[in-house]
Amino acid sequence: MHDIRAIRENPADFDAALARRGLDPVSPAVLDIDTARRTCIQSAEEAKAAQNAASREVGAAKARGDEAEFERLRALVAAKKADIARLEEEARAQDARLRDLLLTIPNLPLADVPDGADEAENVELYRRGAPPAFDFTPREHFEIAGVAAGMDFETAAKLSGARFVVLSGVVARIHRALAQFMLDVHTTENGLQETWTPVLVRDEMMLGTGQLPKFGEDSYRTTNGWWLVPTAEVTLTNIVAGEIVEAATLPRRYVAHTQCFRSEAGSAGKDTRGMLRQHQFEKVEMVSITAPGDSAAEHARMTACAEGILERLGLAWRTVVLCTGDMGFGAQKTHDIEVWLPGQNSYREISSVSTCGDFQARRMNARFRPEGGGKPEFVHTLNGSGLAVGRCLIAVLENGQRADGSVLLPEALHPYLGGRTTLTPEGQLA
RNA sequence: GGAGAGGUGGCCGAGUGGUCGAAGGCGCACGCCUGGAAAGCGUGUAGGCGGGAAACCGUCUCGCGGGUUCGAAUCCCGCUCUCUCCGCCA
Repeated sequence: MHDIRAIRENPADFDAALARRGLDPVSPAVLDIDTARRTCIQSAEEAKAAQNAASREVGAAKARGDEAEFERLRALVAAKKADIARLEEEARAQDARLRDLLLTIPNLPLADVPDGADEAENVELYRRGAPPAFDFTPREHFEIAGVAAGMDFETAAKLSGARFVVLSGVVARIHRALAQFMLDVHTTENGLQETWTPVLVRDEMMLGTGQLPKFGEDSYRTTNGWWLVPTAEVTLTNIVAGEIVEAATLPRRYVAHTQCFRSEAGSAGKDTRGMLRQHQFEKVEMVSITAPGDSAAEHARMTACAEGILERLGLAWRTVVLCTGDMGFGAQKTHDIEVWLPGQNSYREISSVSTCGDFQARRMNARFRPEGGGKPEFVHTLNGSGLAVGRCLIAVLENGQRADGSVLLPEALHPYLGGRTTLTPEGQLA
């Protein structure tokens, strides 16, 4: 959410930043409401001040036993009561109106984010690692013999429908190993705090991170009103919601391995084969809470943490910075990390690392007390996948495949697989 | 699911319908003391909103929302969350 004062002081800059996202100016509407709101607040407060003053006099009259004066003042105050209630109600309504509008406005891009309309205008920063060479045509993950034995879409469709999968045997184990491996690296080498959170959350949490009020249709809601989180960003970031934390406890770096749930509304027909795009998937998510001055460095650090996983797995990737038109609602700047998938002959997103500035912090009222005391300030929040486990499984399988339908597994995973190195065409470990 | 107890500042914790944004403590900041530190002593220390160049002023906030009252942290009603016991349960 945006600072109304910042908009008030510089509406032109605000609208210009929104224009970079391809949005029409909103500051006129915002300022109209803000003006009305402030007028209402002033009237209501003046009325209230008058009542409070009269009330004190009433008390004094009563105390000195002046019954006539007491009755006169009492009647006076009582007569004003309805007026005050009306003014206060009006002020509240205007305030709510402003908040409701502000909650629908996305974050502003940082100055160094490239302008662009959609993903075609994202800018590649660099490529790392070499895509493997094959002397045969590499298959998509679900076509590899050794994989097909443990990846069952028919049964999943029977159980749940499209965009679900049943993993079994060695494939399920590799999937599990990947998540364990990521957590181990992040906790022991990157200094992130392992965390386990609910995946069912209240409305306010989805509001805090920005899924609500605009994107409710992308997530699932239970009949009693909980939301199934689309990412652990929701729970990890909201850990500091409503808090004032000490500066000395920053930065806070969390990592969690959770299930994620997405309706994939609007992705009909996209990535329908294989397990690239599922309604339910696992992700290892990183979240950092920092002081304002530290978020830029933290963004680079977090990007490196995500890339480190790919590097250890021997996968090739490219890192792109999203253009203004492709960024998510809450982001100021986003790095997408795209892993090489031989079966698709392309790079596909496996991680998205965003810095949100104080945008989410304002929505969830998350603050810190600066060193040496002073007024609380909003924290900065960042989030990034480290990594999407299902997509990482796909990448490992497709990149390690051999002509006979077996898969050579990355060395980093061997300790998690009893020291064995290969998925055989029959779906066994060897 | 049943019964009970309780939500007060950054944290802990007191609070009689009226000068209560609220005792006390912890923490923190500054000062004194010290060769330096600790301890000790003293002083200060909530947040939001509105107005103001500022000093400062006003207003709201004791879980949330209503009500009673001239006046509510305090009384009444509803909601919500937490805890305890019982039941059920992975």
